[in-house]
Amino acid sequence: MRPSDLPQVRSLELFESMSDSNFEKLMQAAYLQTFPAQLELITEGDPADFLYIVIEGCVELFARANGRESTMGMVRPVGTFILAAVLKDAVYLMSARTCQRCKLLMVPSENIRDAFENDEEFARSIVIELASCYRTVVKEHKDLKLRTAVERLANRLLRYNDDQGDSGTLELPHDKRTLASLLGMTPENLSRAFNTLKPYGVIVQGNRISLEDIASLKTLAKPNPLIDDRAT
Amino acid sequence: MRPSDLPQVRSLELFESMSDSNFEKLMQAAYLQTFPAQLELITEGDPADFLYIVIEGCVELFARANGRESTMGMVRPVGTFILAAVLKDAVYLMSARTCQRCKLLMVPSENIRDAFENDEEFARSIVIELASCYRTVVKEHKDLKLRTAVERLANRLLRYNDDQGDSGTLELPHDKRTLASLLGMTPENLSRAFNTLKPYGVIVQGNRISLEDIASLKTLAKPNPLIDDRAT
DNA sequence: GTCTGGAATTGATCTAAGTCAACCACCGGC
DNA sequence: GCCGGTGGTTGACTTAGATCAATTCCAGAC
Repeated sequence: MRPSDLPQVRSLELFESMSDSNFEKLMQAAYLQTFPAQLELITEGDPADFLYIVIEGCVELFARANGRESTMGMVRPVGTFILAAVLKDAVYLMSARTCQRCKLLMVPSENIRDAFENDEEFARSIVIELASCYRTVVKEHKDLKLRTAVERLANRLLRYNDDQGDSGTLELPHDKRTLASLLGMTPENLSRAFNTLKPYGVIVQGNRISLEDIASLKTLAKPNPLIDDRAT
Repeated sequence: MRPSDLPQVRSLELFESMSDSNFEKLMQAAYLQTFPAQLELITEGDPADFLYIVIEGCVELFARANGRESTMGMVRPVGTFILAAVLKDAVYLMSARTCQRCKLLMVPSENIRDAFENDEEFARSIVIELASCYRTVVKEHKDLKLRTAVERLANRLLRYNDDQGDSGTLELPHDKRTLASLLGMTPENLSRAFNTLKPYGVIVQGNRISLEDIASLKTLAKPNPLIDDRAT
């Protein structure tokens, strides 16, 4: 693995307070690999052999059932996925595929579990990480159960705007079909939802969106920190 | 607290491998209280002051937004709730109310976090517990995103039947309005969903249900271990 | 026993969202 | 330049599910 990538991985909250020697051991067991776009990395139901860390590119987490498919999340650098399955030594609950050419670090599950057994600090970091993941999913679940499609979109736009410096213009981080699935709707319905938001100052040009009247958008969206804030 | 309740709490996976002295310390800081039915114990947005453990009765977790309300889960003896908020020292994401008269053990957050800092074994148990919680919510999320209301009900019935000894008859563990909200639908729609399941051998008498043709019910429900199994 | 209030059901209607199909617009290959 | 493909949009229509209103069904109070 390129030494320039290491500090990035090290800086992940998950590994930050780990001892140097344990971190090194873990990294020596890991594989750094580059994958082409649109490759299915893991399939739900398979045993969790690796913890994945996205170094470059973008990975889509999705799930299938009854012939349907839904995007469950997107992971960008530097983020990890399927930690819970690795720790429980269980099967993956979600599948993952690359959206673009990706550089991924793969740490064998056993090594993660070893480190978890032997490195107290690491075990504690994992707790914080897992608690955060848990709260994220709970928020997504609330989003889906308590809001209509248009409200979900409006709040998502406000969030992207915040993430991107609150300038009133934002770029959609994924294509619209993926965004639609992420928000739990069809691409057609997303298109229509954008139209319903037009009177609230939402201007769409490809994946560049400008929010011309954030105040009125907010009266519609009713953003709620207990659903929309990433941090809390 | 009644000494007869202690072993029950001790037997929770969460506390099982904790040292005796640490467990005792934790329990001495805890309050055992009885609450009447329909009392709102905690409200989302409030700081997490206690970890709750249900000793007797039943607690409903729910969330509110935009004037809507939805049941997020039910906790029965012996189960805990809002562990993640306690560990992160954050605000609750969900509210909780008693469904019946309840006996609850309340452990101050600080003591939990102390124990987490000082008891290695406890920290590890928490990881497993959190990973399980996380996977449970992911499954619920998949359930909601990938299935129709009727499918969700069918699978829920199959699960209750399994839980209750696979006898082909089962009792709904909560009233129908709660079940409806839990499954993400209205009470009226739940009623209709039961009717749709009649041709598949589902007989409803109050909250006693019999499944006369499990095979055909399964062809409709298409149960999926990656959504329905509690264990994995 | 009767009365009463909440839960559940049923029917009629409405609405959000999905489906299907046609169309457009952009981009890359040749 | 043209062609073909992919992603996005639009329109017409269908459908799942919500809403509203009217009953019915209990279980508990008296």
